[in-house]
Amino acid sequence: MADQSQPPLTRIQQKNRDLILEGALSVFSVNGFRGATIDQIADAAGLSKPNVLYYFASKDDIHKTLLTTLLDMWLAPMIRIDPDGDPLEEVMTYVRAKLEMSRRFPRESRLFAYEILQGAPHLTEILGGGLRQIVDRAATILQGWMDDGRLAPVEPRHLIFSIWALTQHYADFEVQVRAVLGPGHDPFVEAGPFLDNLYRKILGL
Amino acid sequence: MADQSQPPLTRIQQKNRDLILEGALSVFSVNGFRGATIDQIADAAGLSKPNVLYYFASKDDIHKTLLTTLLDMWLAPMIRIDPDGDPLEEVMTYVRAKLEMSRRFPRESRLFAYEILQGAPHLTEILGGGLRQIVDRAATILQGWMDDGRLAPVEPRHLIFSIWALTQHYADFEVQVRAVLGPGHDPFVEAGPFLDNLYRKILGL
DNA sequence: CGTGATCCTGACCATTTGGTCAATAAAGGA
DNA sequence: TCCTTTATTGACCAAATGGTCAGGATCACG
Repeated sequence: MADQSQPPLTRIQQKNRDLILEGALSVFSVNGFRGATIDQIADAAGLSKPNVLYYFASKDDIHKTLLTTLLDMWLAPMIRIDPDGDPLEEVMTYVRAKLEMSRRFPRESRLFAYEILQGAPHLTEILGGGLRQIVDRAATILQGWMDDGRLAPVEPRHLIFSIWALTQHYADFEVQVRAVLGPGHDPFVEAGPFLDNLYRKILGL
Repeated sequence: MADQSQPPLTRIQQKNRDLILEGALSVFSVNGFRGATIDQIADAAGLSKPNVLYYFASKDDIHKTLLTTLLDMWLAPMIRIDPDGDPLEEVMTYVRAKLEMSRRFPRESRLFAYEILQGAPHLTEILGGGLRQIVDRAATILQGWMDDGRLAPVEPRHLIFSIWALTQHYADFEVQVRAVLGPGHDPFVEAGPFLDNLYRKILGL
């Protein structure tokens, strides 16, 4: 990666780029990359189509920018796992943080879901690189706790997959979840104690 | 639903419709509905585009046919849950069947994932109707077993969500799972014992 | 205020894509 | 074999869509 120090953004640039990314997130997360049009994004951002393309080189550019920008936020909770903390409490904190992210940022969850479903054309290097390292670190910590008898032994990577699957399911498949539960239910609220109980039983000694 | 008894299909009709649906499944499951083109489907089916449209009225028609055709297969394992069986064994059988379906039919899993992500435009009535009834039945059975003290008590619908999420994750997010695990792993094989252990701990007494 | 840089847009273009149709080819039954 | 029905396709169309561009509006700064 060459260090191509960009000139600082003007106020207008900052504002409009933000508007575009915000609008694009809404559009991409509903329709996926191919289902989204620049016109929709422009509408959502309150700008004209040529103006959108004044700030981003292409639809692809917007998408890639969104993904890489949001990836850090998305992975942050896993990085915060503290090897010196209380094992069960650390895991539960991670699970709760991940569920809270699904609740507060369902669009982001769906954006990534679309990308992975598609075969992650924009994230291949990151998947095998940065993400893998982050997961490796977490898996090592978990394994250490299990080896020390402070956590019930399970395959750490699949444990992580399970946390991803269970928490993101409530964002990605929200329509289905709501349809099955019917009105008068808050899936995210109910999921809290359910997941709490689940991971206590799996990891408790 | 009006009973519009269709004339029986000729051999050619049967064969070509199957070819188209098979090709369409491959295309839709990779690119989603909007990302797929009739040309791609025609190619995958080995037919010309007008010929594809001779057998199906529109791209939408193909998609809808696929979804409704496959939905039964997809839900079949849940229907097979036997209220007179051994509780834990019934659940484990369901989990294993669902994981096996993710392994053998990842395209179908992704097809549904795309549909739900999109807000299930073609499945809204089914989600709130047929699916909900099937889940209600299963949930009632599970609840009965829990009330009888034959299964540890958990919210039955969220238990079902968890099974869907955990098993389908290996199909829908296969790229990510493989990237994290690295080469030399078979996610589905490893998931088997992991899920076995998980549900035993959650539901065992 | 003036002027250069930045910002914005209507009009336009080329390609893609869902879908049609008239005409031809292949089945199939009497 | 002949004739009706079914199957197939090349050519075509209209709409949608990603992207361009020349020129005008606005901003920032000396």
